[in-house]
Formats: sequence, structure tokens, C-alpha cells
Amino acid sequence: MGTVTKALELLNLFTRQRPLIGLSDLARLADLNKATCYRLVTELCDFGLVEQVGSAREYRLGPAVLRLSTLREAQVPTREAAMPVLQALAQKTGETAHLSMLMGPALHTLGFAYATTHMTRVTMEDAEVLPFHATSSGLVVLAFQPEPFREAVLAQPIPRLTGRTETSPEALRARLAEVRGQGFAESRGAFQAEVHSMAVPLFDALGRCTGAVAVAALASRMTEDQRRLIRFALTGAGSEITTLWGGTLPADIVTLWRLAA
Amino acid sequence: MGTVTKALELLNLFTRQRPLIGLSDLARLADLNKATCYRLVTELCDFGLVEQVGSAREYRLGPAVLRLSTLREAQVPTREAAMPVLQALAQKTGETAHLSMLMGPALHTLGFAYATTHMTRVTMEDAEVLPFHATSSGLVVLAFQPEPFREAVLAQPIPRLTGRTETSPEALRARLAEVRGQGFAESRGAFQAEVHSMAVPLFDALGRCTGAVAVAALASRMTEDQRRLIRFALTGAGSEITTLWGGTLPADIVTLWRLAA
DNA sequence: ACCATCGGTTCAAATAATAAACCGACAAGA
DNA sequence: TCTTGTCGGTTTATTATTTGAACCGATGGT
Repeated sequence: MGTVTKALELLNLFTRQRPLIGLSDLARLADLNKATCYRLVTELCDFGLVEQVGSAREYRLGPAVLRLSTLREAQVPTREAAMPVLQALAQKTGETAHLSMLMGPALHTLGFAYATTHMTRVTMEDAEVLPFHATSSGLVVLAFQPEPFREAVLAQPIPRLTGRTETSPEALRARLAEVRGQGFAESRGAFQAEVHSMAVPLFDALGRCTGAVAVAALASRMTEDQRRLIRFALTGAGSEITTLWGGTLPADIVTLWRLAA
Repeated sequence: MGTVTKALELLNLFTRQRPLIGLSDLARLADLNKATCYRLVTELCDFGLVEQVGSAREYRLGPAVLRLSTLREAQVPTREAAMPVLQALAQKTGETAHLSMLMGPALHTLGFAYATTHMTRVTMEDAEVLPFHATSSGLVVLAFQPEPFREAVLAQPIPRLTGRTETSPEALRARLAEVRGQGFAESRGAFQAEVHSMAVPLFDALGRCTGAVAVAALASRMTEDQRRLIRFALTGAGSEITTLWGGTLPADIVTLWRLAA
């Protein structure tokens, strides 16, 4: 593994739950020698990707990420473009909408929107990276990946997260085929108990699946009518965001979604 | 220079004017061997900070910057928090408002907002890093830096950008003292001819100046009344953003601004 | 048919990264 | 007060990684 990758991996250690990390912790988490870690994090600091803060001299993500993301959004409006659609989706369905994007080997949260309808809602703050096997977004993205990718994911350990998590590779393979057949995925309490969710895939200009939009609701609110409504709103949002991102929906997806509506 | 820094420097080569860069260009711009550059940019790609796009296989900033900035904004709302103030400032003054932040040795643009009042406006898209000596933001930030930093900047070459750019270190030193004395800075066509601007400093929790807010207008619209209005709106926005960022205005700034109002 | 340039690869030589031990400072516990 | 442990940070010789020049096939303009 190259030095640069090691340094960048440090950035991945910062999460919503753990936004501040001291040098020793950082070294432990990254499994690096403290001196090595110090050198790397110092270089990240000099660039501004990380900054040192407070009396304990802990580290956190720095202001350079803002600068870079402003630049990126100016050229490829991704988050900014999708957020209004996401908010509309949350409003239409009365539930929590969620946007995720495939980055390298993992599916990352890009944003979410809450409806103002209910007092109870599914919060998404805690899930930075989504497990492929236990979320509707994960399932739908995985379903539309090339086979080697799918198998690589299934070859890894598949943790049981709730009582309803599917953990057998064979069953998951069948599940993915089913998802491909219907053009969307559904998860019933496999990630968090009591949370049902549905997701549709997003595609880039070359027809590759690069992410997903999902709606998550408390199981008790997931009536058959509500499922139909969500499915309808989701396919609309999915095709809208795909278009905004300059992508094109594969023909079979278009027909599947048209049938569903 | 460390390998990590070299890799990160590659990110700085992407600008609004030059969002896509091929491998050979990248190597030339960064003054790196092509093989070295390839290895570095590949590592950046794997992480998602950079992505390869199109038939020409050019590189551009990748989606990981979004992920990181979302994470950073969740913990330290910086851009998100300041943008509404910036928009209000543009609206109040009827001119272009601009927000910048000191990152390492350079002053970078963080955002800007346009007023809808006039048909002509000062556009800020082209200025990613602001010269210290020729912009009101640059002057005001430099004025409030510790002396070694100031002198380091003045020791570097000072390019003449327009006919009205001040380029003598002695004159600039006097200018900075003046800025410190009045709590804001003004630039009259020193960066772009026909553009006048005014800026106030922003401070962090330790009273260090970390950035600036500015208003830029066409010279012809900069009447004495308008200057007063802008100065008033600027000091308001400056103290607002400083507070939002968890900073505190130094006592002397507070009194200077109170006098101005 | 030529020449230049593109993105990407190879491999020996050179350079930069690494690990372990160490430093002073600080805080909790005995 | 005197350990004891941990903190952020530094030093050093050893080691592994990075580097640069040459090279590849593909592409495109002359």
C-alpha cells in the first residue's frame, strides 16, 4: 500500500460519531506507528485536509475539504443538484429520504432529508457507510454491479445486524437476482429493527450503477398503500437524479419502473 | 517534500478554469515524472478524491471531497452557516459579496453571493486564491496576521496586476497599519480595474484572524453614501459570521466598528 | 508514411518512509 | 509526594518505497 493511501485512510477514520481523534488514537485506529502517523497527519494538516484543534491538540477534518468540494460542485453539481429532489421525496412520502453513492469498494451516504409530517422519523446520521447486504440501498446498488464486484462483496464476512438480517451468500444471490428483476430493492428490518426501506438505483452516462436513493420508514407505517406511494415517488426521484447527474437509465429499468407505476 | 504533500498538491492544480487535466499535463504542471504522477493520481483515484472521466481519460476532482465536506460541515458548520449571511449582505448592498478563508499560506475563496439588483455585477468565479496585496480581503487578513507571516508575504514577489496595484513593500506596510487602525480594508481597482471593494476580518475563538468578508462593486457605483452603507453592512456580517464560527471579535475591533456605525 | 503525443508500464538506482526508543508534560492513584 | 501510564512530539539507523528514463501500443494530425 502506498504512503498516500495510508495518509488518506486516516481521513476515513473521522466519522460523525468520532469527529475528533488524538494522535495516539489515530495511530492505533490506523494501525500505524505513531511516528509514521504523526508525519502523515502533519502533512494532511499542512494541506488543510485536517486541522488540529483545542487544548488536547486533537485532529479533525480541515477546511480544505470545503474548498475542494466547492470546486467539484461548481463543475459537477452532484450533491447540490440532488438535494432538492431528495427533500421533495421526503415531503411526498412523509418519510426519511436518503442518497448514497458508490465510492471505491463502499457505499457512502451523500445526504438525507426528513419529512416534517411525523413526530417519529428514521434518522440516518449514524450510517456513514452502508452495508451492502442489509440495506435496500446496498442491495440495489450491489444488484446492479458487475458480477466480480458482487462476488467480492459476498466473499467477505456478512455480519448479522438484526434478527432479520440475511447472512447466507446463496440467499443473498437470489435476493439480488430478484432485485434486478423488479428494478428496486426493499429491506425489512435487516439493518435497524423496526425500519423498512425501499431503494432504486442511480446510473451514470455509461449506464453503470453509481448510487441509490432510498426512503426509510418505521415498519408500522409501511402499509401496502404507502409502499405503492413510495415506490412511485422513488422511481420518479431516481430518474430525476440520474438525469441531473448526466446519466441515463438502462432501457430495462425504464420499462420495469413504468410497469410499477 | 513528502510524498503525501506531492500528491495533495495535485489537487490544487484543479481550478474553475482548468477542471479537467490529462496525465501528461498533470505531470508537467506539478513538475513530476510521469510515472510518479501516475502513481500518485491513481492513489487519489482509488480514494475517490480524483476521478477519471471521458474518452480522453482526463482527471478531475472526485466525489470523495463531497463526502468529506459533508462530514466536516456536520461537525463545524462553516460554509453552510455563513452563506445565508453572505446572501443577505449581497442583497442589502446590492453588490457582490465574497467570503474567503486563510488556509495555510494562502487566502482561498469559500463562497460568494450576487445581488439581483443590477444588471452589471462583479463576478468572482475566477479568483480561487486571492493576492494579499491587491484585494481588500487580502489586505485585511494580512493586516491582522502575526508580524512574521506579514513579512514573509511581503518578502515574496509582489506582482502588478493593474495600473493601480501597490507593489512597494514599504507602502504596503503603511497600508496594513492603516487597515489595522480602521478595522476594515478598501481596494480601488488594484486587483481588477474598475472594481472597488471593501472587506472586514473574521476571527476564531482565540482571536486570530482566519478569513474575511468583502463586498465588491463597480467603481462607478461606489459613491460616498454607498461606501458608508457597505461599511455598515460589512461590519454587521463580519461580526455575525465570526459568531457563527464560534469566534470572538477582539475588543479593539468592536470599538472601531462601533465608531464606524 | 511519418512524427508527436497520448495514457500507461517497467526496472535499477536513489531517496524517502519506517519502527523503536526516547523526551518532557500532564493526570490519576496510591 | 512519588509512582505509573499516557499524551503529543522527536530522533535515529534501517529498510522499503518512490523515482526517473526508457519503452510500449494507440491515436491523431501533417
